[in-house]
Amino acid sequence: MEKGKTGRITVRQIAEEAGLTIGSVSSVLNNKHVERRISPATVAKVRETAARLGYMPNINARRLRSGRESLNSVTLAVITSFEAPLTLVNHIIKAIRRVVDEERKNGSPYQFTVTIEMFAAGDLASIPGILTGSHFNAAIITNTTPQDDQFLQRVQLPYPVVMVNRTIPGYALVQEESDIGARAADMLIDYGRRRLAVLHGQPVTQVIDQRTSSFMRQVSTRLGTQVSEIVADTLSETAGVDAMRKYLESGKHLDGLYAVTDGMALGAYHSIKQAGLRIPDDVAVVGSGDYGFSSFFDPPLATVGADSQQRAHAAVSLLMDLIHLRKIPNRSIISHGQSTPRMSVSKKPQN
Amino acid sequence: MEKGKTGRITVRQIAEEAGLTIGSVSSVLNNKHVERRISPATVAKVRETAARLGYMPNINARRLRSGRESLNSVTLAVITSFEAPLTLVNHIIKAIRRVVDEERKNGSPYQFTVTIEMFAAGDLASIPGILTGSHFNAAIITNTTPQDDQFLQRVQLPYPVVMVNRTIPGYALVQEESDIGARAADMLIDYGRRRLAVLHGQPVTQVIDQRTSSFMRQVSTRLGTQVSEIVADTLSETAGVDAMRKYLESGKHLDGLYAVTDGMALGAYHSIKQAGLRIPDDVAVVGSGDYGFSSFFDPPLATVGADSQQRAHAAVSLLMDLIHLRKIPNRSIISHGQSTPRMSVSKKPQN
DNA sequence: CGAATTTGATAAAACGTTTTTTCTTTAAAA
DNA sequence: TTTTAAAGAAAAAACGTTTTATCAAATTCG
Repeated sequence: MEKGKTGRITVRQIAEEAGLTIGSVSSVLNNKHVERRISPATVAKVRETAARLGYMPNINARRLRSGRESLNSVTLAVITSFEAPLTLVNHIIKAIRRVVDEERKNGSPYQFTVTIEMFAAGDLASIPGILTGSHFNAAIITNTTPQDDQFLQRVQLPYPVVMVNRTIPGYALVQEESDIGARAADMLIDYGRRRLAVLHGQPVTQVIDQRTSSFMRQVSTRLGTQVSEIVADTLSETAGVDAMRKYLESGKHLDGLYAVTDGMALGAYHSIKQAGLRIPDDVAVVGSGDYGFSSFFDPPLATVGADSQQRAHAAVSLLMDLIHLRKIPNRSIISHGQSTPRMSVSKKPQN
Repeated sequence: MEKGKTGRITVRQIAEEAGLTIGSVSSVLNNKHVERRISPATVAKVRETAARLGYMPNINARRLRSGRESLNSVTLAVITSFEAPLTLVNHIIKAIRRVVDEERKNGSPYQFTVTIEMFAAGDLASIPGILTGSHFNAAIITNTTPQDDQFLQRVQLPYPVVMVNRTIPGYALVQEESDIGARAADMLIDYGRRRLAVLHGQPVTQVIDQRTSSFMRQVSTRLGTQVSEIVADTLSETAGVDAMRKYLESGKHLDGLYAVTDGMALGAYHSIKQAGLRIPDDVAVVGSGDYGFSSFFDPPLATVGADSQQRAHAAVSLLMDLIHLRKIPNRSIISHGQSTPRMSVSKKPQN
């Protein structure tokens, strides 16, 4: 008995082994033997053979032939790097769920399944099926490095794709405004802060870079001073703690901090308090609205820009439009958001 | 132009419309036009036609034709519910990365890819390929509801599976100790707390249930008193805030709180402070160690049990053992952890 | 007993792709 | 000018099923 190239037993092999035809075997295996008038002896023989050989159906072939599920089943992939925090992905997933529920309520015949594909930063190309779409029908891509962006630009992915937070020619995108960093600077400066620092880290994605440099430019423009750049190993809370502690221990002063992610802001909080400094009296802190719960920090964190939740929802909606080939008003969405001055920022007390 | 019975555009229709053959169209659509020597004019025409007609490939046909993924590529699935927080999943992914790096360093010929499959709580059975393994080769399953557990027990999945935090006969598992809740109770009681409450929420997974009831039993045993049960809508930070606020506003008192997840603890912090109460002086709080950054809370959160990071690592290692058919000493790992009494718990001040 | 019907199985078509082989045309080399 | 090679596209096979049409033998019926 010979195995196919897949290594799996097929109906054909069962048929040969049992001395029958493929059709009969299939009928039995699908419990259609009554209406197809298969004799009890044959039924038994097929079942025995299938069990003995360890038959497991090829679901792809099955669905292809029946045309049933392949029609209305759409697999959505969220593609992100291992290194990045999962906060944005988390929001995207929640948004998918909301949008899909809505679709279903509106009578969409599609059934959606979600998978998250992860890659090592810079190695996006290694994701199985990324070039062909053999594993999913549509994708939301985020947290890429410049190297990945180059790859994406070189090829054109043959399925609907929405980029989040990165501009790549030829792809639909959802992006935050380019002046988020500047608005953080404005907030801090307007509250009388003068010695400013920015806290960021690896990997430097497009959006991290943009926030940082926009902040620095604005400070330079309005105050004419240099910003202290505090660079952490990663974008995690722990990295934020370490980088901030090192900075403060080195004796450098600051009265205003912009943390490019809320996770880093939380880390910075810890080190600032640990050093005996008060937030916001001694150091005002501004984050970027990517945690849903930054308003529960102590004190609640001021943020700039649209929250990720909103951006995630926009991305998923856009992807759905692409999948359904609806009239698409704009393949590029820039999500506008309010600045949210919470307790972590205040007028600098006079002393 | 005629549509097939599926209603979807096929390569054949694109070919007819563009006056080409199926093969050429396919080559272009798969970005193989260079090696297959398709002229730029043809490439352009195919792309234009495909875009205009709204082509979306049939994944099943693709996978059928291309055959199973190459033999040395192993796809690991992390299976979790939409409703659950992604903290544990986050840790599992990081652990996979660490373990896979190690495997590669030790000369493993396998190439691993990771996908996360998500399902609506109670609807685990709807995940594509869960019964056949047609989408992945091995899985770590977590955050299931009792209904899902029933399904898992009824069928036996035909690929290596590790359950995290739930016992299901026939499957390998990694679990926390069953007395985590009791240890939280001990910690609070030992610090002189007497009016205790537990904060939990939907969905009630095995582990949430176990923590809650173990806590309540221990309090009942040692103090002979009833525990107040504070039930939130979900397990999120926001739900924790709301449930806690409602509880405090109703005028009920407490001096010790066990929050079954760190996210809920963070939410509870907010409402407790908001109500003018101090942590730990007025209310001591204990969490469960599933956030990596709970030590950065203000005050740092005391936790009981092993941290999820450790448990995630154990799960991934066990899965690798199953995949490689290594000698497996124990298919059931119970991860032991320390109680970590941080600043959020203290002796109750006498007044 | 011959015709009609039932029974049980075979043969073949189709699902939508990808890939290999074959063929024609055009350009380059001798 | 003839031969050879390259380029580009067409044709066809295959992936593993399900389902429909077809066929032969066995049974029933008038």
